[in-house]
Amino acid sequence: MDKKLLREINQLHAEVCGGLSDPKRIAILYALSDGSKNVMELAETLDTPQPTISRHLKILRERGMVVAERKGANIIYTLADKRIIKALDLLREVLGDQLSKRSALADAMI
Amino acid sequence: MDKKLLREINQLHAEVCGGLSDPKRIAILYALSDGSKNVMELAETLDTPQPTISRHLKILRERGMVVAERKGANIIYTLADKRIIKALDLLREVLGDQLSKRSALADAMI
DNA sequence: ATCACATATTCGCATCTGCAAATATATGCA
DNA sequence: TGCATATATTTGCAGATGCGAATATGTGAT
Repeated sequence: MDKKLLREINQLHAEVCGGLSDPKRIAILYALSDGSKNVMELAETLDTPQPTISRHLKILRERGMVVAERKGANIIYTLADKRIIKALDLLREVLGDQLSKRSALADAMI
Repeated sequence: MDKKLLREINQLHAEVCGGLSDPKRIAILYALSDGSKNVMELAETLDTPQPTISRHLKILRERGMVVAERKGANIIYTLADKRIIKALDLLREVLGDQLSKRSALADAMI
């Protein structure tokens, strides 16, 4: 395989896919797709301690997947690129099809 | 956030996104998007030991992201769903835009 | 049955990663 | 300045994960 593509894939993983490798982070991205939020709002929405949310936000920030903007005492987080949600929705479609295939298979085994 | 959506996100991560949380597995998916391959061919394409490839293939198989089919002594692996590559390409676009934004920012700081 | 080849699995180890709790660093206001 | 609120970071630890090397299993051919 092309060395250049391999390098690009490594970077893709390090910069983006690595950000998706935790369910709480995916949930944060979906929560933000619904509108910008500050840390406390995210903590409440996901029913998760604030330090945990902050840690995940740091990872998403470092990867450029969310944008932070200070607004007085609060820091408002915004989804950096809607295509991230588009990609996740595509993967959800794949998941949905797999699940229905599996249940069809299970039915066939009766 | 809706409990049902949260459950779906957890499953999405466990079943699909978890499969993307390693650069070698992403590289395997791209290699297969170019056509089905057996294990040895993948090992050569990615310049990676065969046991390592097999271990990653097992993870991708368990998640339904690739399909295995025996053909004599060989086992041919095939990408299960092209939308996985579509999603990865979307994320690559996001990455590309981020990189250009960052370099523009770097230029602005000169 | 046996040999060669293709693939899968196990083992031991080092690394990474997430969490909770505590602590530190802003910011706004009195 | 001092206090309250919002966010970030550190620490210690438990569990997950990847790797190389060795080994096991499966397949086809002689």
